[in-house]
Amino acid sequence: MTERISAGTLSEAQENETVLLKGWVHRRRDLGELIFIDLRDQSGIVQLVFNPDYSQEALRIAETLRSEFVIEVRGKVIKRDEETINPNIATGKIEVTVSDITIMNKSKNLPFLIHEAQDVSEDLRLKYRYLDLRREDLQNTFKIRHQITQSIRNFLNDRAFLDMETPILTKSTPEGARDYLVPSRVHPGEFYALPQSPQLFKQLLMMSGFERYYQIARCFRDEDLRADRQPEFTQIDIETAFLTSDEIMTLVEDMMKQVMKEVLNKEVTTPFKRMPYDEAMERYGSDKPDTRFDMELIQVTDIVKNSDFKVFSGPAQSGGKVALLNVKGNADKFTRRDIDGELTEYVATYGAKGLAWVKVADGDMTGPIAKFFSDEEKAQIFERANVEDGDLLLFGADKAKVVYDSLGALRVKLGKDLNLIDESLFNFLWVVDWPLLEYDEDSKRYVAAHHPFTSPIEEDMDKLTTDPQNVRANAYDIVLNGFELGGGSVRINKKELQDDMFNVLGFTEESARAQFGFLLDALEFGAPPHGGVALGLDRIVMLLANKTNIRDTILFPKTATASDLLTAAPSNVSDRQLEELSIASLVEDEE
RNA sequence: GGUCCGGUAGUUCAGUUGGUUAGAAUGCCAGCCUGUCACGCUGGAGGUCGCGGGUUCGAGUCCCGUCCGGAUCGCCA
Repeated sequence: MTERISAGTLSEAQENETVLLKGWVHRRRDLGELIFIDLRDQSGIVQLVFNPDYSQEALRIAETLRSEFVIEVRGKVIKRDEETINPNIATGKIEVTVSDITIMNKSKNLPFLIHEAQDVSEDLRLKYRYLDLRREDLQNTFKIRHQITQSIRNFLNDRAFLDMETPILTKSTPEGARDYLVPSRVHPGEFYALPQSPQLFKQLLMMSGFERYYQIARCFRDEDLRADRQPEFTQIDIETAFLTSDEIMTLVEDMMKQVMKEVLNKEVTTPFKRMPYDEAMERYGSDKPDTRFDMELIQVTDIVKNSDFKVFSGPAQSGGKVALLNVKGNADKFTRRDIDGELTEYVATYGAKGLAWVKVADGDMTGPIAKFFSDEEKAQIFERANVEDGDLLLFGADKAKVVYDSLGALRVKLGKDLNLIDESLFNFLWVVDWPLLEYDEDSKRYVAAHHPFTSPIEEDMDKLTTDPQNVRANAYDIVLNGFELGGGSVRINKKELQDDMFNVLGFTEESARAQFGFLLDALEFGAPPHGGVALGLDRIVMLLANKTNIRDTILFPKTATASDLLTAAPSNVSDRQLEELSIASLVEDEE
């Protein structure tokens, strides 16, 4: 009895051997008294030949084969003649002449073709996800995903990290993202929450004496979806005791360097560039800059402070910002209609009230607002923005947030539209020196920019209670090609500091105790200095597999409205189930 | 919660100013075909134009509502 062989592994080495293959009918080419079948299994594809000279009986069965039938064949590996070699497939130098065939299962006609290069609509793909996953593209993506996780596991295992599991049914906390809640049957009216991240548990593990923890952890956030955001996602979660932020960043750099080498055979240079948050905002208008192309924001607030153009001098004099993008050499590519239409509408989504612009020709500005600039202002702008004839200058003038959000997004859009981005690059970057706190206008209080367990940097420590706005966090985000891959921080490990932090965030002592009492207690029993990082695995896969969408990196993803089209979740449950959970009825929607 | 794009044959799409019997490619079915590899050739079947309502002599096309998919702003400590 011959052992089954994987189709994709066959080569000239097996010439004249009789082999047993099992797999799916990928394609059929029926020439009458000669039939070719592409047999597919997880390893790849090989061509089967059904020839009456070899087996009349097998040929008759082959006539009945259709796409995606599951078959078992026995045949001889034959080296192909020179003129019949197929260079497009790995096994193209050989084929298998079939002597025996068994149909193990039939298939109905499929809702879409497995071998079709054409895109199929998202809802159909998700409804029949198990068929979608048979396609080569997704097969490859999930092989890459596996390689990435294996490389990371190997890296961390080699450095004495322990792979540890933390609870999925945990405590709900009102800070941060909305929780997915799970009703408790045993405690009527009470709820568990699914973890937004294992944050507190991994910190507790440091206090438990496990100095190096990692977990490839599923996390849940009940927030709206995006192309790069799913409600259920996977994070590479790492925590260490006694390491400084520099040591943690170095660890992550070495890890990503290994992943890039092992998965894509790409060399990346370490250490990665480190950029303060303020610099990222000023130069790129983003806390996750795509540094694969230039066209940085040029700050001109000081130059236009006393301009006759109120649209500029207004914000410049009242704490706002004025900045510009120099779209070099592309003035001709944009008509007035393009700028006042498409581009202006684009920045409007970020709150910009307009998009001022000038074109540059004959060493001077042209366009509707050119007349507002004095000669001196022109000269200063030209020098600072390195302006030449043929350039298009796009201005933003507003509150700093609006200017940065709109021009930062516009920069990325133009980078894509004008093909300024070298797609072969993988630009890793650390964004550091984050503000610890942000003032939230809605709730009129400070909220943690990262999370409330993040430590301030040493030199800002004394400002926490006196000048919280200007305290920098000992935190770092890792960015790849304009995507936030993850972030981390050194955590607070002193009870007194954590108390101060909760206090600044507006927690009463009682509410801090009620929600985080277990952490505050643990901090008092010899909690070591500790810190860590969490990286979004799905996004890493997306970027390394060259996908534009995180759904393509998750086996069974949800739609934009958080539905699973395959299983039709979420769904109603029976009254009996609700009764057991002491849930009386659904809340009526008033509006 | 908002904005924008889309929904027409199994699939991917076209469908002009509202006007005859809604088309193409591909897939599917049948026949022919011994070197194909996106096989080829001939023929055939295949439509609740997402759903509901409205305007009109007449709606795939216009209007209102609604459902579904996608992008995005808010949101995502």
